Amino acid sequence: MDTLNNRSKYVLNSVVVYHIRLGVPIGSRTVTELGETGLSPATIRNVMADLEALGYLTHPHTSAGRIPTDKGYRFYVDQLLHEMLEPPARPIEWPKRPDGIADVLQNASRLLSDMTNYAGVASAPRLVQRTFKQIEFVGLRPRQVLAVFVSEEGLLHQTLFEVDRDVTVNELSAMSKYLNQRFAGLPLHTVKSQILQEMQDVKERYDSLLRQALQLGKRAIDTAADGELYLEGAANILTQANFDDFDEMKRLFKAFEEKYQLLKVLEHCAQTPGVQVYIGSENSALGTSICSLVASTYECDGRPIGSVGVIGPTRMDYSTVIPVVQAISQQLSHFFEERREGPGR
Amino acid sequence: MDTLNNRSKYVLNSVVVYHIRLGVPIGSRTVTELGETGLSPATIRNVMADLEALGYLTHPHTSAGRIPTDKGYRFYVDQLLHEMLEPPARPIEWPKRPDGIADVLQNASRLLSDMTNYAGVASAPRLVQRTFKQIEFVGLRPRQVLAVFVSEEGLLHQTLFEVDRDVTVNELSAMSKYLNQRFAGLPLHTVKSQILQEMQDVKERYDSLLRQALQLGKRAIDTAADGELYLEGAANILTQANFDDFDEMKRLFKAFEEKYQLLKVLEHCAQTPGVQVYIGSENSALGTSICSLVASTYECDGRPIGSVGVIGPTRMDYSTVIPVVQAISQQLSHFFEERREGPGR
DNA sequence: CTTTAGCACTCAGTTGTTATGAGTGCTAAT
DNA sequence: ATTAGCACTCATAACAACTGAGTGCTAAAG
Repeated sequence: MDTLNNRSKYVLNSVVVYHIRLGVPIGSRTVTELGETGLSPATIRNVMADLEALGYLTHPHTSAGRIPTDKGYRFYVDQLLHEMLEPPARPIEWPKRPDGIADVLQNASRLLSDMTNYAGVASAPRLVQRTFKQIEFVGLRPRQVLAVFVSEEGLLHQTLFEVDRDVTVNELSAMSKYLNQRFAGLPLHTVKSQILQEMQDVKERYDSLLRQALQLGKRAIDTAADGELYLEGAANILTQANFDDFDEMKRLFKAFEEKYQLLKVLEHCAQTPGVQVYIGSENSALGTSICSLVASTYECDGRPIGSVGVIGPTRMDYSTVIPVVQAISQQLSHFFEERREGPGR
Repeated sequence: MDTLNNRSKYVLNSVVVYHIRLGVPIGSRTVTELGETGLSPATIRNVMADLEALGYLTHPHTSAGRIPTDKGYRFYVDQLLHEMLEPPARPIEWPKRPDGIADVLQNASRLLSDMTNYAGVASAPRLVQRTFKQIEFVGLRPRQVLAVFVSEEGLLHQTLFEVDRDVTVNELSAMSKYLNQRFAGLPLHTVKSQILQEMQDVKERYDSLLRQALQLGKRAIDTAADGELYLEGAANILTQANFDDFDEMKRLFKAFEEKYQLLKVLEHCAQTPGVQVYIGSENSALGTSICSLVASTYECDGRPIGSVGVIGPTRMDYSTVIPVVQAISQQLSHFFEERREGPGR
């Protein structure tokens, strides 16, 4: 539906841009005064009326200016904006060499929030996306075993077990050796199903050590943290959004607490590569229609493993947010790529 | 300053209770109508005037009823409330047997939030409060070592190191054995200083293994997570608080994001055992004077190791919040006590 | 056929005025 | 010591009048 003539595009773009900048409905005179066409307000009015009939603009009330509809924002983002996007003005300054994955993602969402003045989110690499690299067992006390599981992406995960019988150091290292030889380099979901199958096979034979190895391996993988979400700068939304709509606001903050919802949205967006924009009512899962989400995946070894994004009012400044999200997600990808090829190889 | 006569106490109590319940300034008639004394409004007015002169009550404007000052709430909490506190009506239902320390504290703050409809907070055991129990080193790859550090309270902490030279499995276990024998049972800050001193001593002699052990031990302890904070139900505050004061609200949410501030407040309260109440302007660190904090420490082995609490509007329902905070903190104490004496001993 | 000037119309927002009533402080009577 | 009575204060609501930004439509101009 990009069947708008140039003048219509110009007017729509003006209304969106000015409304984002000024936060008020935009009248025909404002467009003529801030723009540089020689057109009169009356002409603009005619165009606006057309745009409204097509569903791109709307009216709060008769004697007010126009504001974009979600469809209007959508057209703006898809058709008008993409050509004028520039990389972020200032270079991105990561706080310091981060320690672990949690650090990185928290830094990322904090950066997104600080650079845009909206809320920043980041989702941890999904379990099923990871690749088995190594597992180690440590005996802490009699009958207490710590499993440390490392994925190809450089993610650590530990689990503490109670076991039924004493296990010697040698047994522990034999078990981890077996699992490592057997599964290294396989994607986790494959590992999972293979372990299950092998457990069936082993049941027949009597090999308690092998059985225990499989069991511990399974439990370590099962409890590996999945679906963590990092959210920073939620308070920014309070400052930014127009406050006429309390209920919407409350719903949004409730949604922020139910991080699971947010995760689902992010994961949904992870299915398409590149920067995705969800405008207002398009993302019902956010629990509100007054917000937009700009999200992008980050990758490791060519496959998307998680997402980052910015949540702000529908009226957010897409032209600066989109490049920021893009830049951060790229840098995250680099980080994970480096880590994968890192010193451990 | 509990030099109020019984009638004054009665009136002050009434104003506080009704204002908490109704959320509006309380006039003299309201007190006579909802109460059961045979007194007339005029009498109540006289008492109220006295209470205002003493600083316990105040006036939004001439023709409005009275609302309590912070001093009024303070008197209420300290002198009027404590005798009528009862344990929470419904028993506390913990979601499930939690996995780790993070789980427990998150559950705790979520419970606090759900049971009170305000915001719940919990701080993780402070590093200096912990006791060294055990440390183990795992070689993951050549030159890459994972240190797992366990404290007496049952807290795990892992750190990933790059080291300068290859270390064999035997060396690793020798190092951990040394550290364990040397430091088990000592409080962490002692361990820290002893390690530092010993590193000095070792410098003279040439014992590279010992030196490396000390170094790794030090780094593991240094990076052990300190000062984690769990905050749940912040959105509740949006629903509860009266919304006249946006700026205050924004400041509060900013404070919620700067978790470090909150931590400081919680830690300050950790110096006194039992339930503490910080009213309005008393806790400047919260960044706002419209909120109160009800907090309590939880203990392990008789020493306080962390705090939990509830943040709500100054006008919060102290009579139900205080018992809830108390109950949760006690149950946390039990949890850590159990864990300490747990299967590992 | 496109553009624009002109004009009547609409309606949110502001201002000003006027009740209304909840609540007070004070005084004098009980 | 208590309270009835009363004048007084002041936030809040309700109403009317005004203002002005912005619109849609029509008819003239390009």
